[in-house]
Formats: sequence, structure tokens, C-alpha cells
Amino acid sequence: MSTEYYRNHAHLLVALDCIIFGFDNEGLKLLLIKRDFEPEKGKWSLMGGFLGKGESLDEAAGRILNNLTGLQNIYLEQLHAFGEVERDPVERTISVAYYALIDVQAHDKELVKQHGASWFSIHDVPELIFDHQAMVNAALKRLRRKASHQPVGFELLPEKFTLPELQKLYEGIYDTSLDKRNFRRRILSMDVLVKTEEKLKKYSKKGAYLYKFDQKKYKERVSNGDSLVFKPIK
Amino acid sequence: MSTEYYRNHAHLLVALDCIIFGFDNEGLKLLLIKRDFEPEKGKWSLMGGFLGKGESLDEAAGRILNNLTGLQNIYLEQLHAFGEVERDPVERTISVAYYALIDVQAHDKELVKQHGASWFSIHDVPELIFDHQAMVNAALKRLRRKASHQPVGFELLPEKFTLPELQKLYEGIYDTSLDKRNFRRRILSMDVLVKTEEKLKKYSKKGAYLYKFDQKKYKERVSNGDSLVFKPIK
DNA sequence: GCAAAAGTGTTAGAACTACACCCATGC
DNA sequence: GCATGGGTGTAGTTCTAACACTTTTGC
Repeated sequence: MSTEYYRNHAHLLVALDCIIFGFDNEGLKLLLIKRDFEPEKGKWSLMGGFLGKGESLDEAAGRILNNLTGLQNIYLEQLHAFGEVERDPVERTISVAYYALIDVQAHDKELVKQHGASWFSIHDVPELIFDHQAMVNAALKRLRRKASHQPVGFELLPEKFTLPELQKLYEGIYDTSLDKRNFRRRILSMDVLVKTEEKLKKYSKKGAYLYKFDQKKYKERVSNGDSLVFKPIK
Repeated sequence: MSTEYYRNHAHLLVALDCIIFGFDNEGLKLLLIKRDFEPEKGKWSLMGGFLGKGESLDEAAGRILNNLTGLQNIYLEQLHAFGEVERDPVERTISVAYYALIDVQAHDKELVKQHGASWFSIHDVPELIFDHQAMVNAALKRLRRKASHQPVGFELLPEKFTLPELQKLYEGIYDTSLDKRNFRRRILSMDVLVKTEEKLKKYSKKGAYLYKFDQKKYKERVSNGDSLVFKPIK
């Protein structure tokens, strides 16, 4: 009886697509692959695949990303479910999009390259298949909004980072430049970053202190209803 | 060839669930129905149903809400796709949740009642089926966040409303009380509300001016990157 | 010793909070 | 004429934005 009710409805494919933003000291990038099956074989595409029977949406997104790029243990956040009837020309498919932000350097660039994936500047994205451009636009919008409320969404940050790096990242996300002193004051006044004793000398002789995100403090702050607003400023 | 690739993947049910928040001058409410099929028949549930072949997710959500409550032309916003493997005990189903905020009075209360739907205070929600409580929690969180950036998300507002009504709504959403003068100043300083000449005398003898949302100005504001932050204040 | 990036304070203007009284109307 | 909710202003404080020089180090 109950089962019948369920059976009378359409069963369809559920896809997952991953939008991976990367940052390095040159700006915001987007990871794409050449699609290796029809239709649109050979065109640039987000990392996508289909949901399997025994996995949740979150799990499937992680698996697909790993299969296609070798990337592992990436924090993926759900963006939106895309469900226009004609979005996939082969067969009715709904796609749940996920996005992430990663440090380009901190992940094995070779591995990613071996999988046929490439980084593109966010200002220079090639034509994408299906509705993938709309997905990227939505993800960028979301990333910006998220960055204005937390230090970029701590789940999206590497474990340790310097303030100049973080500033470059913000400048990439908002496509603007920021005042160093004001940036520091504001980001530190959120009081969720912890200074370590280590310095990173990658970008300068002097070196910049590495900071960690204080997850415990952050969660306290949020459960107290604090807002942690960070508006992009000139 | 391509079609085969598609066929080798699981096809499954896609459900939609609608979280309808209502406001009147007593606070925030939630609309629920008694589920009329197994499993969990007779328990309280969100308005849910399955995606049909020829309709987009957005369309299906609207149709389902209309079928179950008689409500029409409600602006539904997508919340999140819920996809845990065991979330529906009968069969693997993913559910895309939508939410809306409506004026309880402005919609036909009788019609809704005839459909077996009831309003519950947000402080007094009965036990819900499946993962519906998690959906409600997520929707409330989202509504609060949204309200802090726009006058509640203009799509969710009725066409005309008074400032005292809007204030009551905010107080319901944030479950707090606000200073009348500060509230007015802040909401008006966003400069997206337009005063009309009409007064609403429903709640007082003097009557309060009705305002409209200025969609054009709002879009300009957003595309200029303005942030329109509204922090809840004591 | 110099080039290159990291780090640090101050001040003027804007925004925020707290707070109390008059207004218009229907009865 | 009075009860009820609608509407208005100000002052003290906090936050924001604009701005320039010193420090450290590798070469």
C-alpha cells in the first residue's frame, strides 16, 4: 500500500557537481575538467557524477571529487539543487551542487593535473557545459556572502595561514584591494584567530606569523547569536 | 553509448517539502498537515510530495503546496537538499526543502483549514516525521540570516505592510523585542521602502502608514555590492 | 645597505544605542 | 475625555575609514 504510493512516482537520476575555488597569491581560481563522456565530451565541466544507492549527498560529492581530481578530505558545502527539466539534454537529471575553497599550493598540483583537471582564473573561465556557469555564479555569490560573516568560513581555510595571505584571499574573493591596517584590525577583532609562534617566510624575508582558526571560540560566538560581520572595504 | 552511461546509475525518488512560516501580530507560526498516507499516517508533517517528470523543482514545490493547502502564488525559496540514505524508511528518497514566509491573515484561513493544515506557534511545534524537524531548524536559521540583510527578504513580504507590523515580524523572527525608534530609523535608512498615502487601521484608531518594498532600488543596491546589514538589537 | 614585505596608531566622521514624550482617532 | 497604538529627536558612545612610517631579513 504505502510502497505502491511511492512506486507511482518518477524515479530519476540525481547528479552532484563540485565547484572548487582555489586561492594562491595571484587571486581566485576555478578547477575544471575535460568531460570524458558524451554528450559534450571534451568540453570543460565541473567535477560531476551520479549519486549511488548507499551514499548520502555529502558522501557522493566527496567521492566524485576524489575520483576526478585525487583531492581528498576537502570540506564541501552544499550550494543548491538545480532542477530545470531540460538542464541535462540526455535525460531528466537533478543536480545538487557543492562548493569548496582550497589552497592551490597545499594540495598536490601534480595529482590534480594527472587527472586532467586545470585551474582557471575566475576572470577567465571557458565556456562550460549545461548550466555549470550558473552554478559557478551562484557559488561565487555564496562565497562572498559567507566571507562577509566569518573569516571566509573557517571550514574553507587551511589549518594555518598568515594575515597577508588571508588578505590576498579576501581581495581575490571581492575582487578589490583592502587597507592592511584596517583589515588586520577587523579580522582580529572578531577574536577567532589565534597567533602561533611560527613564521612563514615563503613570501618575504621578514616572514609573517601564522595564525590558526579558533573553532571553539567561533562556535561559542555563533551560539551566542553574535554576527561577526565583515564588510568588504576599500 | 552516452545513454547507457546514464542508465547504469541509480534512479530514485525526489521529494519536495515546504516549510511555511506565518506571521500575524502574535508571533511566528509554522504550517503543518496530518500526513494521510503510510508510513507515519496521521502524524504531523511538512507539506511534501514527489517531483513529477515535466516540472522543475521550483514548480513542483509550488504545486505540492497548493495541493495540500490551497495556498497559491507563494514565493518559495529553496533551502537545502536533504539526502541521508535512511531519511525515508520506505525507500531511498532525497528531499529538496523549500521555505516561505506569509501573512497568516492575508491568505484564506478557511481554505487552509479545509485542507487539514494547521498553524503552530514556532515555540510549540509537535513531533514531526522523518527529518522534518531538522528542516524546520535549518529554515529558521536561514530566515534569521536573511532578515538581517534585507527587510526580511522582500520576496517574503506582502505587497504592503506597516512599520509596526514589520517590527512585530522581526520580533517574532528573532524572538526578542526591539526599540521602535531605532527599528524605524534602521529599516528606513536601508532606503528600499516607499511610504504610501494609505493607512491601515486594523490595529489602532490612528492607523499606520502602509509601505511598499522598492524592488528596483533594492536590486541596484545589491548589484552595487551594498550590504544592507540589519543586526537584531535589544 | 637596500629592496621587499610585515607590522603598527591616530583622528575625524559616521553609525549605534538608549531613552520619553506628543499625536491622532474611535469610543 | 481618555485609552490605544503611531509617530518623532538627541546626546553619548562605539565603530569605521583614511592615512605613513618603522621593522626585519636575505641578498
